[in-house]
Amino acid sequence: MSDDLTIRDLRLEKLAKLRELGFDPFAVERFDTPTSIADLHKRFDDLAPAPGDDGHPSPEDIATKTISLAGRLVSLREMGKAAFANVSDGDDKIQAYFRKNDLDELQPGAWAAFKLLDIGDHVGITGYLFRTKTGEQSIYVRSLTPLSKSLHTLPLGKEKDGEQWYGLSDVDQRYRHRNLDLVAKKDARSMLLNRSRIVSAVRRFFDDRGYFEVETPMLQLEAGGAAARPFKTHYNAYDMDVKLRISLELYLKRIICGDVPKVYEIGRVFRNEGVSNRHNPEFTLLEWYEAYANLEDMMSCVEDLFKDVAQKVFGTTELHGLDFGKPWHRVDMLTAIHERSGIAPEELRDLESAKAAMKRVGLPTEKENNLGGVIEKLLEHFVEPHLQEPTFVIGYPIETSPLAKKDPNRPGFTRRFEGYVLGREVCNAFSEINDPIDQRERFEQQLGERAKGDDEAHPMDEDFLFALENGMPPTGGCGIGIDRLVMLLTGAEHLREILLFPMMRPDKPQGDDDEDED
RNA sequence: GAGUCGUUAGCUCAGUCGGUAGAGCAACGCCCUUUUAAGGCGUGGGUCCAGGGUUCGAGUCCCUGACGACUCACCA
Repeated sequence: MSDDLTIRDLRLEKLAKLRELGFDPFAVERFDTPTSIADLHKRFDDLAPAPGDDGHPSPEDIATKTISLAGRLVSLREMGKAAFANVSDGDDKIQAYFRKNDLDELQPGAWAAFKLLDIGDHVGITGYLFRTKTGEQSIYVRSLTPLSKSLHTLPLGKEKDGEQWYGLSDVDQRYRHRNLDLVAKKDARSMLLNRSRIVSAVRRFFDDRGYFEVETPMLQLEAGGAAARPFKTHYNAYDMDVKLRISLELYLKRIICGDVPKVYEIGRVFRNEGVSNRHNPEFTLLEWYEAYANLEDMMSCVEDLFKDVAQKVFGTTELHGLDFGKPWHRVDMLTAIHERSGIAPEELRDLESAKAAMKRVGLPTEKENNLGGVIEKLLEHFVEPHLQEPTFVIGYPIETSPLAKKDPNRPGFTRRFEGYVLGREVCNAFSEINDPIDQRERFEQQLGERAKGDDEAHPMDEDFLFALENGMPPTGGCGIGIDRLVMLLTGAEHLREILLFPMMRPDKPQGDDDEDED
């Protein structure tokens, strides 16, 4: 930021003066912080020396009850020859009391150094705990160690009665300078920490159940396993174009083919699509596969997962008016569509009559060119908004499910379900195709769609087919978008709230060596 | 990709009818040895997003562009 050059220059001068005084903050490598600030507050009475008659503890007591802490200066109240500051370690903060006489006596130069500090600087402090006359738990500083100098004004705002005057309201700036957001905004911090806890709980869930966590290639010749446009890039060593993965599916199933019966992966996938409050071009996908397991096993696994994660992270299974401790509702897809739209299953047997029904209920039909697409559109429009409580919708059309086993009892449909909560999809699962001939036919069918102009249709993958041809056990698989799971559990309204660094355009135009296409 | 709205001091925002820009906080100086959105007195700080146009004169009106927010469309 070239605009606050003056502030930056002033702070650089202060830094130089600190160095002259022998308090170079950037020369320090470590500072012992045996107890967190939260812990200091909790154990205040144990750690604080007893005040004597003059209100100050005895030298002996001080000697045995000196503590240290480090953190960022987040507020400063100077009063001539004494000052109060709040020091934050990110989680919690404590008030520090600086007094000229004491500092000058105990640590020559320290008071002058203190006067050169600004809000935003990191400091290490040693001293003893005491209460001010207003009763606030504080530390009486006996030694000061500057640990960093901030060259800019932090948008810390101020605080009163627990309420925050936050200086960064421009959401754009919050995401572009997430470090400032994390420093200054408690909600941002806790939302992002909760994400970390959720991911950790998910991992423990699968680890405890005997799944192996694996990592599969992100650079792939053909990006398969989902319907999406991939990012393309180039691998110089082999002079070969490669794509970034759009899903984890096909490599995880290769591992099942290798007789590792329970695997999962939590990893980033990339889809070359737009940004919205629920979309980011890179996002984190969880997929797990279990050999010899069927759809019912997958459903109870999803139920257990949500229940377990909610309990571990939030201490309750009841969130946002929902109870993840209870089994999820289960509905058949066509039945649900019939109930909500009046369109009977018989009308959805061929594209012609399905489109007629769609038209009858007032939906546009121009873009529809396969029966499965129509059926999913009807589900989305009529049923999804009503699926507030956790619900599994079972039985997806074959055209939109090129990797799911056919339902032997229902031609045109597959053994696949999706889970919905609060009207939004939260998981997608099916009995995986393990018949290599069936899988090849499905890929060929997809190639047909691709020829018709659907550039998100699944590509052929001979290598995957070869793995299937060597034998894959019957397998259940399921995928969950971690970001959306976190949104659901934390109640975040926007994906960017729970993504540390969401995709953004550069705030200044880049060099023009690239013309925009399209 | 389409529509609507926005962009003014480090931060949050005012700026009327077109007449060369204001507040609070932050910063800087002085005072203040238990304050806590500390207080008191004083000072400095602006490419009004960018580029064009209308006008004697544009933060203000018009056009184009950049970036953002919201809504819609596609997807998880």
